Amino acid sequence: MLQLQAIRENTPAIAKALSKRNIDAQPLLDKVLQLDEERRATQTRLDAVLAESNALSKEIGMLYKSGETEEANRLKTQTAQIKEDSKTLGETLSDTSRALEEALYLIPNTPHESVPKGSGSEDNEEVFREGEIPVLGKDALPHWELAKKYDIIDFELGVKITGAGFPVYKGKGARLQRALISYFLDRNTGAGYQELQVPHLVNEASGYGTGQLPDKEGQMYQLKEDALYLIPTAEVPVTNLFRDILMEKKDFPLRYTAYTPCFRREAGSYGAHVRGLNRLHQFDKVEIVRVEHPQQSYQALEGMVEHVKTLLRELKLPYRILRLCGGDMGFTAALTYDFEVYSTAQERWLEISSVSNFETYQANRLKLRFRDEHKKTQLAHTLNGSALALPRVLAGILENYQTSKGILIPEVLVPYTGFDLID
RNA sequence: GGAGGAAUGGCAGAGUGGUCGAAUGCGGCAGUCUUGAAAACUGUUGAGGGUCACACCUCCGGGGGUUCGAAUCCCUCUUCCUCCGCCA
Repeated sequence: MLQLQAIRENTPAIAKALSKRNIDAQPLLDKVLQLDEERRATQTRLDAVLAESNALSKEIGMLYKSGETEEANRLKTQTAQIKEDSKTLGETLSDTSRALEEALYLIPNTPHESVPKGSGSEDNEEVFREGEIPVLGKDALPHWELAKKYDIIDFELGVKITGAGFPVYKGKGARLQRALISYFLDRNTGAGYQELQVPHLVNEASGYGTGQLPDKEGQMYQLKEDALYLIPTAEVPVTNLFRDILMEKKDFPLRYTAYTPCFRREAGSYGAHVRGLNRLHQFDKVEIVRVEHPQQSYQALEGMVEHVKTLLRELKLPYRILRLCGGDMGFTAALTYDFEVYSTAQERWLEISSVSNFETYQANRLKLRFRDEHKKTQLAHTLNGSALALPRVLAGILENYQTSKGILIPEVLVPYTGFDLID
């Protein structure tokens, strides 16, 4: 969440930045400011009452020690009113604090200055494009047809055992998937990201830490008997490793990578756009996460973008990079670059990575701080990106690498698959 | 699943009702010594709220209670450890 102090000191600047998201944040900011004032006023009054109570208790203690029991007992009679006052003020304080926190949760992150204003995907800005789009024959098939033709992904089988959006990968399809995971992890660790294996279920506190809760509760699968959620991305468990941490400046940077399955309810959309691998309820993803000093975070973001570029370059997939506009950017991000692979048979771009800087937005919820050179505690910056999300990369490979003989395997993956053709 | 024990500052670890926000050690920071570094020695060092700055307030796993007063007593939840049982 945004820092209260920043809202207090720079209200107009924050409202202006938020307007890029195509929302009018002024009413929310006003509410926060009002609750903040109320909270502090109550706190001041409560503090005064507590100070009086503490002084009185101390005095009673000393009187008992010196044997002046009578006087002590007399003072005790004065405490009743104080207790009552502190109780009611304490209740008001916790109510106000909770309301303030809830109001803060409703305000999204302020977009970085480079983020274009806009309401949806049509306002995103293409900043980079690379790779050749292959020319396919007239008989070129979309990936779901190819999957069926070569019997490597079975969507109906997934429907049978679970439901729509839970495909079963078979034979060379399964092997190719595993190859991609290994390849991505190897490339990421080679670039300095430490490999982690993390839980696929997280508790409520973790959901709040990275911002999935409270606003996106409906997008996560939730367990019935335990207060746990299936992770929608490795970002949640990995970033929450650093919840309630006070770092030293020398600990920067922290760089991690993790492969996990991701679970998303994604209710709503139907039709060709969600066909095949385009949108799933369960999919595999290799994620990279960084925790950075505020002064380094944008440099780190560029580094992550460059790294993801090399992956796509090596896979020889045509892709482009978009700088998301305010309206299309996630709730918690300050700046996001989306990577899209061109799916030749479908003739459309598919998002395969999203690389974001959250600045202090997550860190504030996480209480992820570090001690700066003046020994003051400051919030760190968190970043993450997909490197990469598997299903659409797979879709891109299947469609772009299809030939009359079968589907070729990108050269860099052959050592991982052990075969160079799916036929 | 049964029986016990424990949770304290960045870390380790004392503290069983009244100047305890908390000894001590490590770590961090500053200094002395040194050409420099290490070692040694000296000093300093929890977080949050609040204030121009003080004052003041909160925090000893979470929540609740007893008391004029709780790190310390009671209840409850969570987590960890030891022993027994079961099991991949």
